[in-house]
Amino acid sequence: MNLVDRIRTAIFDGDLAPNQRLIEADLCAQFGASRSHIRNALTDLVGEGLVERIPHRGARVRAITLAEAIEFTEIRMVVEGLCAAKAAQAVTEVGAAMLRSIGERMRHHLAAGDLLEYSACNKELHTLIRRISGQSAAGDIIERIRGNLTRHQVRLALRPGRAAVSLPQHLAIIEAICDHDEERAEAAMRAHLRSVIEALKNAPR
Amino acid sequence: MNLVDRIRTAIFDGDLAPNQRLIEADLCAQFGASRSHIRNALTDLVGEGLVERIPHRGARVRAITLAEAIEFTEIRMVVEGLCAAKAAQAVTEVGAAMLRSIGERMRHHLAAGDLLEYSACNKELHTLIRRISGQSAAGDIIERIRGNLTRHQVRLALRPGRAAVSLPQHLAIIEAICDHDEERAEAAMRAHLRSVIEALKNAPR
DNA sequence: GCCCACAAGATTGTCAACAATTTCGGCAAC
DNA sequence: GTTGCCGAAATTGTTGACAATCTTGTGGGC
Repeated sequence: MNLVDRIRTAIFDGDLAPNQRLIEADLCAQFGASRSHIRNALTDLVGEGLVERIPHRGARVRAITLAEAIEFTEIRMVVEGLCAAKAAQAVTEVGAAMLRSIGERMRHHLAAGDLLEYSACNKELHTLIRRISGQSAAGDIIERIRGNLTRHQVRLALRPGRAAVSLPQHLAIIEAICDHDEERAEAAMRAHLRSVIEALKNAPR
Repeated sequence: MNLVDRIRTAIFDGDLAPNQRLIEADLCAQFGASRSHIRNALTDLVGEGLVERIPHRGARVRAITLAEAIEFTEIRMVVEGLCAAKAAQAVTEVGAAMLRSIGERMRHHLAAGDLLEYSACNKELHTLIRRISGQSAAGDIIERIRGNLTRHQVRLALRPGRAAVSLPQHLAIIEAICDHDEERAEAAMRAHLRSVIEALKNAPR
């Protein structure tokens, strides 16, 4: 695992808290790396939007506000909507089978009450749709955005009742794509993410 | 003007051609900067997607294929569509006046045959809409994407007849936003960028 | 007691030398 | 003539020391 990933993980896990100052010398000790490597890793993370840097004043973990999380999810909404539409156009029988299989697993995990597995399938589904769509540029953008959202979204996915709401939405997306119905696929994806946005707005803090 | 901007400009202007190797020592001489500065600037440009880097093999100007340009424009289509919708919701009288003013100038420049000015207004219009929308995250993403498109789009904007096609589209967008009609604004923006995509597809390489 | 100047310490930014890696040309073997 | 290997040159990657900048604490003046 390279240094950038390790620091990113530390941020996600809360080992490096939001707004915490990231002093290069400390990170050297913490991650056992030389200062130049830490430095390069930090500039990478600045590019990803996970870290904020002020010249001569050092870096800190960027705190994402709820408003920003909503903005990012709005962008996800339209971009993933585009991917869903293109996926509906491009999907093959093999792809359709994989989508349906994920749908089945989601249904199963929800019934079993295994929210972590359900959440993993959720991520898998979105990734697969992007892959089927062939929109590789979108993948990069979404991945970049996702980094900024992880903290908010993990909390969301595990909220009681949330999975029960999202399952039918996911199944609708899958069905529309398998039917090669671009418009319905885009609409279903947007409806799904609009519901995520609503849930975010109603989130406790 | 800082180093990153200067190198970026050199790429846009063709002083650094696509696929051209970027040898750090050469850039030092060309831009009168130390190697570490060149190095940092290059990693920034890698983050923007303008430069490609392979470990131990150096950096080169990334060549954007037509297919990629289309993908990026598709993303612009949906993201700027979102911004247009949000702008229609948020626009004030002041904003509406500014939009209409840009529309007037576009009409005027087209009539005068001044395509460069028209193109500048075009950029101004899209930027203003994003600003009115308040979707700051979208701004960052579009700016990042725009870098990858400039070469294709400049060629496009100056194509004879192109401005005549895009003017009514721009005016329709402005009108919908000033009417506070979210749906129509989004649809108009998407139609406009879909037409850009079509033009790209038909572009002579 | 409060505020400002100033110095010491902490931290980031820059540089030049060195190490590691790849590329390229020539030479021998087949 | 072609292929493969070796070494030199070119290029990138890394390091540690030093410079520049910001922060913090201290003391004097009011």
